[in-house]
Amino acid sequence: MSIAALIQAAEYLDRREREAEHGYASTLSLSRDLRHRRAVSKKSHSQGHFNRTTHNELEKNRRAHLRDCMENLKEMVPLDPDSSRHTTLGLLTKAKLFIKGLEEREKKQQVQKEQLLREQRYLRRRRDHLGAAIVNLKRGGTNASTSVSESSPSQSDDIDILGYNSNPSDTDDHNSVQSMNSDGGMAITTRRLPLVNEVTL
DNA sequence: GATCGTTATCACACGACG
DNA sequence: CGTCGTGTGATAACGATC
Repeated sequence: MSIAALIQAAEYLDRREREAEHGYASTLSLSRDLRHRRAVSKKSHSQGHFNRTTHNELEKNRRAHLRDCMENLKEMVPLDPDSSRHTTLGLLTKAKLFIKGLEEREKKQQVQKEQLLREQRYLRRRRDHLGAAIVNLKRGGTNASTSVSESSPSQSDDIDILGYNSNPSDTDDHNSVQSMNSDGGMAITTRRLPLVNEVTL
């Protein structure tokens, strides 16, 4: 039996199957028929068990899944209330813009968070140093014969106690606090006062 | 490693619909 | 006319079998 005869037989069976399924067989366009014929010849050696109905069902399921995903996406993406009909393309475009907006927002909030953390570190250190300075002053106050500068070697070096100059991270924190109002919509201004003035208030 | 069957995905054509 | 749903073939990916 020649290959041409096999192709013809396969074509005939295929036509009958198509008629049984859809009731249309003769409506195929010429190009489509040619493609189909090619496919049948190829099918004979590669996809012998290929079932068109099964394939159609699988494809329907796949598209139903796609629709479900699109519905889920529609619920997640804020859409214009006025536009009643949302096309797939429109929805995907909106989703893309929405994601970009979220990413931008996340970036800004991350910067703001880091600035706030720096500010927190700076203020905590400042609080600790001020507390320590007050304790030292009180200790010096009970002993009237001793001057503040003599009672503790560190007190004569109050800048070192505070670490304003010795600790670069502190400087960084402080500077960051001062430069907070650049983006985050938040303006915190803390001025560094001389320690002596602060503790002798 | 080659072959085969299965599954999933993509692309195209086509008809329906608003 | 644009969009969508469906049918269909092609193809890649993957596991099973030899």
